Formats: sequence, structure tokens, C-alpha cells
Amino acid sequence: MKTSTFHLMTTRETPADAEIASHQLMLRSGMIRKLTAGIYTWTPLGWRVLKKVERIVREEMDRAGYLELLMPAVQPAELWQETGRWDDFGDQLLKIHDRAGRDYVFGPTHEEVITDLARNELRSYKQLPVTFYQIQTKFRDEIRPRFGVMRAREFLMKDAYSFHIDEASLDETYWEMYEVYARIFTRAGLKFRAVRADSGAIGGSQSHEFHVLADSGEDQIAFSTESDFAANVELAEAVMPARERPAPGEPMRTVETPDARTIDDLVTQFAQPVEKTVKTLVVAAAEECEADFVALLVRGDHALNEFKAVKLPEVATPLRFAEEDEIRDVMGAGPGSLGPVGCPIPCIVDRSVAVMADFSAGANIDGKHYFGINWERDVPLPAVADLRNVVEGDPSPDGKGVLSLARGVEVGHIFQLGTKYSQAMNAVVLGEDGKSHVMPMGCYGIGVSRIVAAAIEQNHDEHGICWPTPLAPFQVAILPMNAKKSHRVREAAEDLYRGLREAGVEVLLDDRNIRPGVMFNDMELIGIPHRVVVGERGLDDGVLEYRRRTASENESLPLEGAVEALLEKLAAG
RNA sequence: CGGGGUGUAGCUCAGCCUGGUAGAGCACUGUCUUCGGGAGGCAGGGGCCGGAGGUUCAAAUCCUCUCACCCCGACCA
Repeated sequence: MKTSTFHLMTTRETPADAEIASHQLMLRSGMIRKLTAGIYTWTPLGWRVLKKVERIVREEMDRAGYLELLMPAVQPAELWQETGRWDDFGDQLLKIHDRAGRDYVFGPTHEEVITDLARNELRSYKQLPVTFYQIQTKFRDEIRPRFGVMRAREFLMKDAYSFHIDEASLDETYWEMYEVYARIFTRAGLKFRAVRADSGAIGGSQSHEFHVLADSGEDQIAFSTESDFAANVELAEAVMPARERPAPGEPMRTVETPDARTIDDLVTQFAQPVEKTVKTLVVAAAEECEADFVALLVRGDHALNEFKAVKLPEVATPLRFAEEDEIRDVMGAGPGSLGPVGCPIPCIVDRSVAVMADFSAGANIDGKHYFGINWERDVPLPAVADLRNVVEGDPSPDGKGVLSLARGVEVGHIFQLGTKYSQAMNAVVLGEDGKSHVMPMGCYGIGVSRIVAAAIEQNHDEHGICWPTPLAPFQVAILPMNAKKSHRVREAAEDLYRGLREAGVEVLLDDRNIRPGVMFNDMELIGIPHRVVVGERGLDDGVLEYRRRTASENESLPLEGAVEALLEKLAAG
């Protein structure tokens, strides 16, 4: 490809509404153009990259023996009503209707359609196990689309669904898919981590997320420094501290704290170590609870984990924090002065709070705190539960090593669905025993368009994108210096271009009549991994100048055999 | 959805407070000079100032309504 006939439209300035690096660079390099909120056109440049990702995904899925098909993007409402998701999926579901007023959805996912297909197509255990997949545009009406294609409303997704005669078969395919996913992200040249997304509390059901590691990632993941344990922070268990609760060392005393409304105030005004403070959060109680509200207590330096809190039987779903006037009403004091001593509503304390001694907390009287509180001596120890987010250095739940935290972008998710959909839609086959069996299912997604953004997020510098070679829109850029004036330069560049093309290399020759500086900047912005500069200077010495995108120094390539030399560089990655 | 903000040229923005001929830089067209890290001159093209209504002799500017887009929305006790 030559730039003169390729639609290359880069901009020097960063569009105002792009916040993160990948979004800015995708816009500046001209890979995507926004049509409306969360909906993007992929330009020829961007599309080349998207196709690279798609191809890797497709090749690995095919290699594993999974069967590609294509399902409709528009699906009838009846299917969604059948599984109850017409209502359950909520406002994320884009509902549309045709001229006759019939309701449809623009598919955000395809469990219903594939299960409908399976119940019609699959009759016998002999057809199982089978895994279907497609690569297709999905639509989810996100509350707040942002970060370009990272969280778009319309996006490209690979979704796969497997059908089985029993759970054992599902489990087998699940772990096979786990390996296929690992191969896909490895081949794409990405640093990633598979993390457990579900503790396994729901029967035998398994779920893993695949995260591309990047500091700007929206998800925080916790992983053990010494084992392969890795989990989303939201789901990582904060284990019971190994140490015993120390014996009380101080008397409990009341302290006037008129200006201390936050943990921060307490720490700075009264020199309380933050790990000796407790914060008390009041949330709405579940209906079956005798009280209207429940107090949740976590250490001052810990954060409440909403997912864990909402799983407690005493806590209302969804989680709702009490309003200030509700707190005054029920506690007799405002937020900022709450604590477990004399607390009129049920308390649940975090595991690390349970082993605290001589700690401070609000007195449930405005402007007063108790210092030196000890469980049992001053107040009975309430119910204990895991309520908080894990922090760096917590022991790993599997007992091996401690946890470290990293940020990631979720690009893949695999899930053992069990019979949730097959049951609801009566997808059964006859087993060897001659009886009907509801088919356990697995579902497996990859955010194809999100991978593009995640790859940039992980691989960029101050000049632009640094594509991993497998994803790059072109492998080699040829930059002729002042070709218009120099016949030799033009000829040498053309020769190299022809040679590389004949060798099957995706090469971009910059034949625009522009200043060299613009070429350098453009090619670095769009992230082509290998660059060859053709100039009078080099030609005088019989060489071309080569530089890898991520390198800081040029190398000389002899003009003779330059194609072969470059092929070697490419083979090296 | 709640709160905040912004809509003026393809992009980044000024002009609005204090109403009176629509601007700059980048990008784009032509031309000359320049030519190894985002050059310079000259000459150009391009805007229903998001939309509707109102006030006024006169509205990008003031008022009302609307639409779109962006940001924030558990860690506060």
C-alpha cells in the first residue's frame, strides 16, 4: 500500500473528548471516527487492525474445532420473554419494533438465539459436545459509554456457546477454552492474566475473566505473588487474619471530637493510627431482617466491598446507603459519629475489625468518639463477615503468598452457564440411557474491538502507538527522503517496496511529497513496528536505515539483500 | 437517571459579560522558496455560530424551550 492511495488522516491535536491514551491515539491516528455516543466507524486503517484481531481469534477457534456460524443481530422479543431477560436485562437492551408493531431487540448477546437453534438442531447425545461461535456486532445501551471503543455501545464481539450431555463434558470444554483463550492473547502479543471471576459459590459453576494488563484499566485484579491465584478485586476474599485479637491494653474513654467527621479528621486531629479506627456504614436492611437498617463496620483504611455486602442475608438488594436524616433518626447521631458501642441496629463487622483492640469509633452521640474500645469487654462482638476489598499485601486466599494488585482491561470472559437457558427453553437431547437430558451450556466471549484499544493502552509511548507486530496495520513502513528530487531514492524505495510485497509483507510506502519530519511523526503515531528510511546519505554508503518502533537507534541494512534482512527482522517479531 | 459542563470552519479554540459586517492556529486548494524530525511567503476555498421560539431597529451575543455531546455519580460516616 502507498500512502498516496491509502486514506491516511492523522491529526496533530488531540480531540477534546478523548481521555485515555488509546482513545486519543485511535482518533489522532484516524483509526476510528465517532458517529454518535458510543458508536464508531472503523476507517481503513483501524479496520486493518480489527481484522488482525478477528483473524487470530477465528484461526484459534477453528483450530480447536469450534464451528463458526452467524446469527441475526435483530432478534424477536418472544425469545427474550421466554428466558425472562426481556425485563431482567434492563435498559441496556435496545428494543426496536417493526412496521407491524412487533417487538425486537438488537442483540447484546446470543444465548437465546443459540439455545433456540440447539433445541431445534440437537436431538442426540451423539451430536455432543458441540461448540458454535460467531464474530458479530453487538449492541448494549450502556448508561455511560466512554473511552472510545473501550466501552462502546456498538462493538465487535466473538461469542461462543457449547452444549453438553453432562457437567463433566462442560467442564472439559471449559478448560479447553481457557487454553484457547490463553493462546489467542499470547498470539496477539499481549500481556494478560486470567482471573477467577466467581468464587465458585454457585454450585459447580466456574467463571474466568481474561484481562490485558494496563495501568489505565477499569478493573482491579488481585493476584498472589507465589501461586497462580488471581481474582477480580471485587471477588477476592479477604481472609480471616491469622493473628488473635490482642488483649485490651487501654480503658475505654469518651473523647470530645466536635470537628472530626471523617476517619481522616480522626487520624490528623487525634493522632489515631488509621488501622486503629473503624468506620460505620449504615445500609438498608433486607425485608426479612427485624430492623430497617444494618451497620457495616470496616477498618478506617479499608473500603467496603459492595458485592460482598449485598450477598449478606441481612442486607437489602440492591445495596442502599442510608440518607443522613435516616441515620439521625435511627442512630441518634449523624454520620461521622457512629460506632458499635450502643448501636441500636444490628452490626456486622469485617473480619479484620473482629481482631482489633483498643480501637476508636463514633459514640453514636454527635461530636463524641470512644477511644480504646475492646470487643467483649466494652461491647459484644457482633456477627463477623468478609466485607472489604482486599489490599496490597493481604494473604492470598489459597494460603500461598500475599496479594498484589494490578489494573486490567477485561477482554475475555468464559462461563459455565449450566442449564439456566437450556432449562428455560427446553433444550434437551436423548442420552445413551434413552431419556431426555437438559443440556448444560457454556458461554465464552471476547471483546474483539476492545482488544484493539487494550493493546494500545498496553503498548504506546509519547510518540504514539507501538503495535505488537501481529496486530499492526502494516509491518514495515518505507520512508523515502526527498524522493521528488532524487531519482535514486525513489527507485531504491520502489525496489524495496516491490521486494517486500512479493515476499508477502504488509508494507506501507510513504510516497507523499511531504517533509521527512511529518513522515516520521505519522508512522510513529500509527505505530508501524518496522521502519526503513531510504535517503541519499545511506545510498551513498550502500545502506538503508532500519529502526524498530520501540528502539531508539538506527541500524544499517546493506542495500543488497535488504528484503531478506528485513524478513529476518520480521520473523524475530 | 441525578449533578455539573460544552455546543462558533474538518480539528483545537477565541468572540458572548457590555447586541451593530463571524475570527485565529492547525488541516485543505493554487503558487514560489524550502527539504533527514510536524517549514515560510503570497493568493484562496470553507461556517444557518446545535435547533426552535421570543425580546430588539438589529441576536453567535440577552430570555425561554429543546436536542446533542462530554465529565462526575460506593469507599462518606
